[in-house]
Amino acid sequence: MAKATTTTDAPFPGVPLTTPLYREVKRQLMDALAGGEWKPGDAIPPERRLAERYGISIGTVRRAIDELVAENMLIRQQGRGTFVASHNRDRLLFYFFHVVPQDGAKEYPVVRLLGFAKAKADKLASEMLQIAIGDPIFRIRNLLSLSGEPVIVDDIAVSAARFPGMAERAFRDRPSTVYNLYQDTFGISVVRTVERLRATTVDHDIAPLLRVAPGAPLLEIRRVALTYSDVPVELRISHVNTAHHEYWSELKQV
Amino acid sequence: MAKATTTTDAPFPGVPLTTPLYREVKRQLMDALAGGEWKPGDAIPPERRLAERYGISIGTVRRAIDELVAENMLIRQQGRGTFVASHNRDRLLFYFFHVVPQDGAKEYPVVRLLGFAKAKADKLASEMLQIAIGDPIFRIRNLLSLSGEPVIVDDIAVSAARFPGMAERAFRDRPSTVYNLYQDTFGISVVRTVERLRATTVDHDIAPLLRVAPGAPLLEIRRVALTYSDVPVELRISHVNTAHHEYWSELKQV
DNA sequence: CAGTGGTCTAGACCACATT
DNA sequence: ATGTGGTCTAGACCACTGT
Repeated sequence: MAKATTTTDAPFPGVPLTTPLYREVKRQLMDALAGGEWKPGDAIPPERRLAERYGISIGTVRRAIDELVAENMLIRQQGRGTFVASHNRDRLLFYFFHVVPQDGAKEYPVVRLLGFAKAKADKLASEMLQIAIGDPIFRIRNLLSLSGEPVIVDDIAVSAARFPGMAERAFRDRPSTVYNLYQDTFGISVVRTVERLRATTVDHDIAPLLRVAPGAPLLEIRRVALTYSDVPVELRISHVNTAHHEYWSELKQV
Repeated sequence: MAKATTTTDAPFPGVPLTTPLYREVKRQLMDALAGGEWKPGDAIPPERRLAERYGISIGTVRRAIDELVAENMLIRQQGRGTFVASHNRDRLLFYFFHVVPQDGAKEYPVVRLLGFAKAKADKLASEMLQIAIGDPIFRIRNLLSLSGEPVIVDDIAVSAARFPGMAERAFRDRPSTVYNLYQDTFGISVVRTVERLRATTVDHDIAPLLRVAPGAPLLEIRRVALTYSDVPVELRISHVNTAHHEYWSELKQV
């Protein structure tokens, strides 16, 4: 990786023939992240050292890091270093939790575990999690409250293979968020989410949990959480009572 | 703007004391864009010329342009030039239209004008459009169909002062999209949108338009469209029948 | 003070589009 | 052939953090 651009072996029409050096560096950094060489919260080596290691200019290293920072995988702190992104409460609240009060400020939800079960993947779960139908999964149901009022019912499905030995205790005694659990206990970092939203009529088993009348409209959110390289790790179906809350979406450069 | 970083006059704690040169350049480019020096579709001067004009290095110019490209205000095309972003159909479809079929590919909606009226801004419109209550506005109602089925009712409100002489004809005879109308006829470019979503029960006047039964759940989207410098130019309340469609949200680095 | 990321330079060369 | 944006270099200096 000494000089300039590298050429791919198979020249396909329409596909760029060359890969910029900084993208190759980015890929190597991503591999190291996915491989756990540096863990969430760790500092990666300083830019000057990375430049030396790869035998390239510091500007090229910066360019690779720039993209990883833009994708929320790394966090730069001037004077301190560059760190692997970690799921602290604030980061989660602002990046992955989009339900806000219609009046008032964003707040932390209080989570209560309602159910935990082993199950087999149905069609939806198998498609969304990219596993086979019938593969073992865990199903978790949570009730989220805001300002003391129950507002959201979360139904979570994860592959048992990706979360070996997951137990109900982990959810019940959980001091922080689910994504923190994934990260700290199973080494899986959620990097990105894709969500699809619909309006539905409340289900008979959910109505009493959210204290809404039968036939009330609910916002349904189907979220797939992705880790590095867009590998899906969690399917979450949320039902939100939007009487006093709403879903906030600021779409940029998708 | 010759050498390095500039210092702001009022040193406030917490606020950076220096502004990078490339941000100053970015601001000047944004001013030129907002002022109409270059219009949508135009090429801006080449990077080498901008560097010369401002007496700075080309790398610094590129940095400024990079940010404007990331914010969808400029579009780079290698070998051709850098162009002011324009609202062509595809761009609109992918950046501002988030309703997709539950099965199948994204498609263009067919728009039918249902109503056009002068009105006075109510509380919501005045807040969202940052004008005074009672200021003159235009209200437009559109019915959007996908695959021949009516799916969305849009209620649009814009300030009459910002769109002088807007007429019903412009909407009825419209060959392209509303945002194209704003851009081409009034010189207003929508750069960004912020949306809030709720589940509601269908209104009596909307139910027949979407051919849904009374009491059916609808997805309500409140969208504010912003032009340069986050000036709000349009309030749009959409009611979506999500029986066969859904709202698609890929949230990154908000 | 040393070490880190942040900014900026001046230029070379490459890839691509147009003439 | 010319002109555009895209990549990469080698280094200087600044701003910030921690010791």
